[in-house]
Amino acid sequence: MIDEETARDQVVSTADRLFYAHGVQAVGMDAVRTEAGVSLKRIYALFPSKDDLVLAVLRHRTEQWDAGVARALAAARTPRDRMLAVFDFLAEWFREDDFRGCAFINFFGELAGGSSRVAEAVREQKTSFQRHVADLVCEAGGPGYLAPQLALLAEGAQTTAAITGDPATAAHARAAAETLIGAAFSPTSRF
Amino acid sequence: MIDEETARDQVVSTADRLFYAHGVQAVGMDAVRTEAGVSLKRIYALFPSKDDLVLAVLRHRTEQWDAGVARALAAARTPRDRMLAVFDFLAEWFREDDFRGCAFINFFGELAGGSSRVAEAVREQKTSFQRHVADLVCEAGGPGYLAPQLALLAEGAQTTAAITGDPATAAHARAAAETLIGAAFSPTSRF
DNA sequence: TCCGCTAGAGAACGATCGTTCTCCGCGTAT
DNA sequence: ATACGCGGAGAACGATCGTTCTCTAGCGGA
Repeated sequence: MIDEETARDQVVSTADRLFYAHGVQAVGMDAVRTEAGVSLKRIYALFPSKDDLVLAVLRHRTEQWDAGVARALAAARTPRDRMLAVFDFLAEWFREDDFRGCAFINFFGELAGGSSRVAEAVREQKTSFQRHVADLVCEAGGPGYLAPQLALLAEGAQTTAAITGDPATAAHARAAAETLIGAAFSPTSRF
Repeated sequence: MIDEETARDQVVSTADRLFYAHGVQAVGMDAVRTEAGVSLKRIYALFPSKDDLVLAVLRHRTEQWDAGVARALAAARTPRDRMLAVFDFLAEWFREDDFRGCAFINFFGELAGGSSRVAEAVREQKTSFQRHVADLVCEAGGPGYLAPQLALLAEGAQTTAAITGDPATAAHARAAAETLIGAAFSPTSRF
C-alpha cells in the first residue's frame, strides 16, 4: 500500500486539478477517487468531508503561489524590480494551457455563500498577499497607498486573463504598475 | 394569472438574487419557484433549462450594469471625469449589503468549465466593457494602452472588494486610475 | 348547467451527489 | 498452514438535483 503522505499528496493534487478545471461542485468524490487511485475509504480517512478536501486544496494552492512568487522575486535585482516581480510570475502562469483564473476567487464565488471556512481561507490568502506587496513597497521606500494599487492590478489581471484568455494581460498590468511606481517615486508626487 | 412578462421578470430577478447570493449550483429550481411564486411548469415554459435561466440572469445583470455605468457617466462633466465615472459607480455598488463581487466572474468560475454558453456570455460582457472604456479613453484623447489598464483596476476592485468586504477598495482603484490618467496625459509621457 | 381547457401545486422520476458499509483478497504472525 | 486484520473496490444509502407528469380547481362558451 502507498504511504500516507503520498496518498494525501495524490488526492490533493488530483482534487486541485479537477476542482480548478471544472468547479468544485461539478466534480464528484468518485471522480477524485478514480483519478487519484486512492479508495474512497482512504480519502475519507484523510479528509473528514469534501469541505476539508477543498481547504487542503486551497492550502496547496497557497504553497504553489508563494513558491512561484518567491521564484520570481529571486530573479529580481532592485527593490523596484521586486515590486514588479509578481507580474512576471503572472505572465508565466497565464501562458499555461490549463490556466483558468485564480482558484481562490473561483472557489470563493462558488462556495463562500455556503462554507464560511472556505470564505475565511480565501480571505486569509488575499490579505497575506496584500501584506506581502506592502512589505515589498515598504522595502523599496514607496508610499503606503501604492501597495493596494499594485495588488488591484494583480487581481484584475488574473480574472481578466481567465475570461479573455489573453496572456498579454500580464504585460498590461505590468505596464500600469510601472507607471504607478514611477508616479509614486517621482519628485512631483506628494505624501 | 399574472402576465407573461411579469412572471418572467419575477423569475429572473428572484433567480438573480438567489444565484448571486449562494452560487448557481447551490440553488435548486424549487427554491426559485417558491420565492418567485411562479410554478415550475411556467418557469420551464419560459426557460427550457436552468442554463437558459442563468443566461437570462446574465442578460439582466448586463442591463443593470450598463444602466449603473450610464448613470455615473451622466454625472461626469469632463472627458477625464467620464473615464473615472465607473469607479464612482463601483463605490456605490460596494456599499450595498448584498454585494458579493461581480456575478459574471463568479458564474464564470463556477460554470464555465461545464457550460460554453455561460462562458461565452461572460466573455461578451467583459469585452463589451473593455470596448466601452476604450471609447471613453478615445473621446478624452488618451493613448490606446490606457483603456486596458483602467479596466484591470475595475476588475481587480470588484474581486478584492468581494473578498475583503472593504468598500474603500473603490477609492484605491480610483486613485490608481487618476495616477494612470495623469501619467498618460502628462507631457513627459512617451510611448 | 355542463363541458373542455388551462394553469398551479406538488408528486414522481431518474440521475447524481456526499458519505458509509459490505465484502473479499492478501500479507503476516504463530 | 491457518487464522486474523487491514485496505481496496465499489455497492448501498438517503438526500437532493433538474425535469416531467398527474391531478384538480376554476373559468368561459354552448
